[in-house]
Amino acid sequence: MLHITLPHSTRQVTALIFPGDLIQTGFAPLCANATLVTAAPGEVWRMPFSDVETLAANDPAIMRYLSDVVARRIARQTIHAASLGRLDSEQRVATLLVELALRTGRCLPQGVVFDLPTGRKDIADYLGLNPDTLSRIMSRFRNASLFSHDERNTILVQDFAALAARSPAAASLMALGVAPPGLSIDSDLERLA
Amino acid sequence: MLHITLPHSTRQVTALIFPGDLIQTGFAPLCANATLVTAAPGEVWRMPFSDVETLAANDPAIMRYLSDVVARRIARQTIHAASLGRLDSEQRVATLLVELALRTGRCLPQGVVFDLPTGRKDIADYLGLNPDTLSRIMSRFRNASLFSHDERNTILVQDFAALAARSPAAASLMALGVAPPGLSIDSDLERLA
DNA sequence: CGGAACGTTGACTGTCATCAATCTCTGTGG
DNA sequence: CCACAGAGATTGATGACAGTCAACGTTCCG
Repeated sequence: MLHITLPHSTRQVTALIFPGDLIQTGFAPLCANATLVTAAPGEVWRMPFSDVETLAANDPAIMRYLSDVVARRIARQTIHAASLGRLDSEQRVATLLVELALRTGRCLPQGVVFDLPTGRKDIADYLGLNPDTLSRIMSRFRNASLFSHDERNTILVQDFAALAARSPAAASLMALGVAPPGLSIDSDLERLA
Repeated sequence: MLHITLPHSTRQVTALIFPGDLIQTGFAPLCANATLVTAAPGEVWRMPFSDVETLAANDPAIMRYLSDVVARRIARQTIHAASLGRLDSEQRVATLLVELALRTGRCLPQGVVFDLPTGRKDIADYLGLNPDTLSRIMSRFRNASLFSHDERNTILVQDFAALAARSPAAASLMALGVAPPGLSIDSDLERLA
C-alpha cells in the first residue's frame, strides 16, 4: 500500500501493490511524506536500479516484462483517478471490491473469496472516502446480499456479475487481467537476483 | 490531454501531456473509451515500441531517460490522485494553476503568464469538478487578486507564492521540476528518429 | 471483568452538482 | 457597419450526497 500525505491535508492511499507489481523510488512524489506499508503479509524484492538497467539491456524479454508491468501500473492509476474524480461513493467501493476479487480472490463453488486490507480507514483512504461513509455502503451492499461477511476481514462475493454491474470500471479492470503475461514472475525475479 | 470515459459515467481527463512527456498505448486502460486530444498546438512524435526497445538496449543514456520520464509521469499521476481524493475544489484548482505555471509558464516582471487549455469543461473534467463550480472558484481567486485575466484564455499570476500556498501539492510539483534532466529532449528525440 | 481499538449507525451540516437565467464573445449574413 | 445567432462563461437558487460528530456495539486484549 503506497500512501502519501500532502502538507495540510489528510492521507491518501494512492496505490495498492499486488504480487508481481514493481515500484521504484521515483514513483513517489517528493515533499509528500510518501510511505510504503504492508496491508497483508507478503514478500518484497529490492534491488539497485542500475542492476535492473543492465539486465534489461541484455535480455529483451526482461525489458519487455518491465515496461509491460509499468504500463499496467499506469493504466491502473488512470482507472483509479477516474474513480476518484467521477464515480460516486457506491461505485468506488464496488470498483475496489472488483479489483480485490480479480487480483487476490480465490474462486469457490459459492463464489469468490478475498480478504480486505487491514482497517476500514485504509480502504477509505484509498477511495477518498470517510470511514463512516464506507461502513454505510458496505452495510448497504450486504443488505442487498451482494456479498457476505463471514469472518472479520473476509468477503465472499456470491454474485460477481451483480457486483461488477455496480462498477463502471469493472470491464477495464478485467481487461487488465490478473498478472502480467509472458514471463512467469517467479522465474523472472530469480534470474534477476 | 488524455481522457477516458468509463461506461455509464462522465468523462475524466486523466493526464495532461506536456512537452517532453512520453506516452504509450498500454498506458490507457481498455474498455474505457480512451482518447488523446490536443488542448493546444503541439508536435507529437510517434514510433513503434520495438524501435524504442532496441535503442534503449543499445544506449544506457536513452534507457535512463525513458525510465526517468515514466517515473515522473507516475509521480504526477500519484499527486493527481491525491488531489482528486483528498483536496477540496479550491485546492484542486490552485494545484492545477501551479502545475500549468510551472510547466508552461513564462516569467515576466509582472509575474508568471500561461494559457489555460481550451474550454472550462476540459479543465473541470481534469479536476473532477463541475464547470460551474470551476467558474465560481476562478472568480473567487480573481477577486482575491491571485491572478488577472487579460485575454480570453491567458492568466497572469502576480503572486505565485500566494497561489502555491493554496495548493497542498505545490511543493511536490516544484520538486518534480519542469522537464526531465540529463538529456536534452530535442537532441534525444532526433537521435531516436 | 475492564479497557481500548475498531466498526456501525443516526442526526445534522457543508460542499458541490444541478438547473436555469443572464452575460460575453465570436463569427455570419444582411 | 450593424444585427443576430450560437457557443461558452458567469452567477444565483436549490437539492443531494457525503463528511462530521456523537452514541452505541463488538471484538480482542490484558
